[in-house]
Amino acid sequence: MKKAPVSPKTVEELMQRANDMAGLTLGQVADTHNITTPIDLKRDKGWIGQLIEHELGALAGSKPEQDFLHLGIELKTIPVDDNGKPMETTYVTVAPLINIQGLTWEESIVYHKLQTVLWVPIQGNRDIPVAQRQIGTPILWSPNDDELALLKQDWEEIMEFIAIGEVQQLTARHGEVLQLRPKGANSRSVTQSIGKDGIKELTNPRGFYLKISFTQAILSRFFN
DNA sequence: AACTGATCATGT
DNA sequence: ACATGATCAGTT
Repeated sequence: MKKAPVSPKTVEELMQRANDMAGLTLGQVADTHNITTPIDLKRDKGWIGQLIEHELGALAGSKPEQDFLHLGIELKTIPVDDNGKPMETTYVTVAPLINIQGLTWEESIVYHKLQTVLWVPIQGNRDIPVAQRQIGTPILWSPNDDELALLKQDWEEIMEFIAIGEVQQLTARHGEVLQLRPKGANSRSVTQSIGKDGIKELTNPRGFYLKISFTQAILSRFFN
């Protein structure tokens, strides 16, 4: 997918574009960019995110930064069911498993990426052909004090496990709003982590994800 | 039906 | 391998 010619220069311009996109189907947007819409997302899991990035002029790439760095905004598409409820957890970023001594919440990638998020709801019902799925009303969100406290609490608990060499004991069940889950090509992917007695060992790469109940509350906050 | 672990594509 | 974009799909 080629890069969009122009990146929005202001938040207002970005929101204007996002709002103009609301109501259109993924197929309509794809057509304007001469992009072929896949039949399903089994082998194109990031296709929608890439398409919306392109449409909104995000700076594509694999850099660990916000999509609109100059605006301090992260873009996230989120699949919703017929009732507007998120269907999937939301990936935030990979989790650091080594060299984390002294790392604080305020210095974390999670904290920075979630400073401001442009949520773009997309119909995710698998019964609806991808090309016909409709783009919803965009939401520009920043965590409030309560949400920030919950995120910080979960992040610190999870990072503590990692720091004391117990990342292997962590499961998706830890955390109220933020969870740690595998994030790699497959279960054979490995990366270094802190093991027993602080000795490095290999484990599956992990990523931080926002749980559905949390993102559901965010959407409700704007749509109710 | 919800949840958790596994997985797919692409670029660096 | 790692970081981007996420959803799949088996189990509970």
